[in-house]
Amino acid sequence: MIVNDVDTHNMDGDNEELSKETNDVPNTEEHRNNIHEVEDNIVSNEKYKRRRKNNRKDIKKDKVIKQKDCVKWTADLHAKFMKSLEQLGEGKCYPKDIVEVMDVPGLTRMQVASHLQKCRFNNWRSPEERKSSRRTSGQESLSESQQKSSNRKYGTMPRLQNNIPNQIQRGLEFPFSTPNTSNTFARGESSIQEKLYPPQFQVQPHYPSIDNSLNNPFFSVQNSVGGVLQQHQHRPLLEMFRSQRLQDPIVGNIIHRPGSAFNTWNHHTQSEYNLDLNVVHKKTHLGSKIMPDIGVGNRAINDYNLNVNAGNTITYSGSTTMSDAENVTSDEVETINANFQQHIAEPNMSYPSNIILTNKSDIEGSDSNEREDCDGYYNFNHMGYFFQNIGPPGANLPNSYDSEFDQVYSDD
DNA sequence: CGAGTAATAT
DNA sequence: TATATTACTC
Repeated sequence: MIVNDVDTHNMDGDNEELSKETNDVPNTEEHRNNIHEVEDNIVSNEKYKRRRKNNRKDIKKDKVIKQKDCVKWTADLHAKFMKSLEQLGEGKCYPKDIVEVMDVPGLTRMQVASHLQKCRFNNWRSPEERKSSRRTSGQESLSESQQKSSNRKYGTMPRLQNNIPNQIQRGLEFPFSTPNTSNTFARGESSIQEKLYPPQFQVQPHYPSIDNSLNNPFFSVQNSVGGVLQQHQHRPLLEMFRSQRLQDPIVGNIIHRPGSAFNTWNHHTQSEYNLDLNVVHKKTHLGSKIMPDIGVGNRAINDYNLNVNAGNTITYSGSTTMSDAENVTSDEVETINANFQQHIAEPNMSYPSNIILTNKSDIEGSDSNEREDCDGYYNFNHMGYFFQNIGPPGANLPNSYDSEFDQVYSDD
């Protein structure tokens, strides 16, 4: 179960041995891991201060350096956070509101704000994930800045939305949109964004990275079986999806992982997706494995028809290897245009307006994926994935559901 | 001013 | 690094 309390232990706080290492930020992973205890564990500020004080007598009582208590954003806590966002719905995802909804003792607005900020950029990773993933920090120069400016999520102040280049920039600020568009940005913004960003897919290249879906409540992992993606559903609202950021070649390799488990709150429903792929010029040299998850987080959308057009897709997958992304080679998916039409079955369903297709490879050792917010996030390792699940190249795509698929793979 | 966010500090 | 704090805007 999820706990309601903040795990606000201070970095060294929980540890019996106070920072012997340093007086300030012993906030190391190890440390964290050690203190990874339960969620209910709250260490009060006072205690913390006291401890510190004892430890270092020269500290002023009310000053206490500067990080008072740190909230450890555990997966559960984060989940709760996310849930709050969801609950709040459009226009209300502001720290203050979030705090209220979360109703976690000790959790402050600023803390939430900080977390929110982090999440906006998709930079947050759950502790669990942190453990497993090693670094990857490599390159992220160019796109980074873009991303920053472009990734807004949750309710944010709409203020400068001036020149939004185009959809690439990103989708709605608030991922949950309603069909009506009254989407509100309660704080006075207009819903122009919706207009600006009609439903569409986007594909972006990115570098190999580990999929975070498991740890990220944003995502619901889903399985894909024969072209049908199963999603976990939570609410009628479209949830936020994230995409990974990428930049270069997509390295691919694939495998599919049948269900993964995570989700703190998952109830799901299965929706059907129809994918129509049109792949032109595709070459695939496939190596092998690794499992990506396809993450589509989303809910309540019942039917999507996806038309995916991938042009010029070349995929070379190396063998996977972990930790070395280099030997995996270039996959380039130059373009994937996906058009998708959705059928909104229910009135209050929201629809995705911005979906990102990406592929990712799961290479151990690399993680750093940043995801960007989008309404839909599809993580394909590479086109092979499609073919595997949807149909082999050259084969007809399964059309089991009512829609007709436009086409089928034309290979060169 | 309070609140939200970007940027920065720790 | 993750989170807290600051500085700024609105």
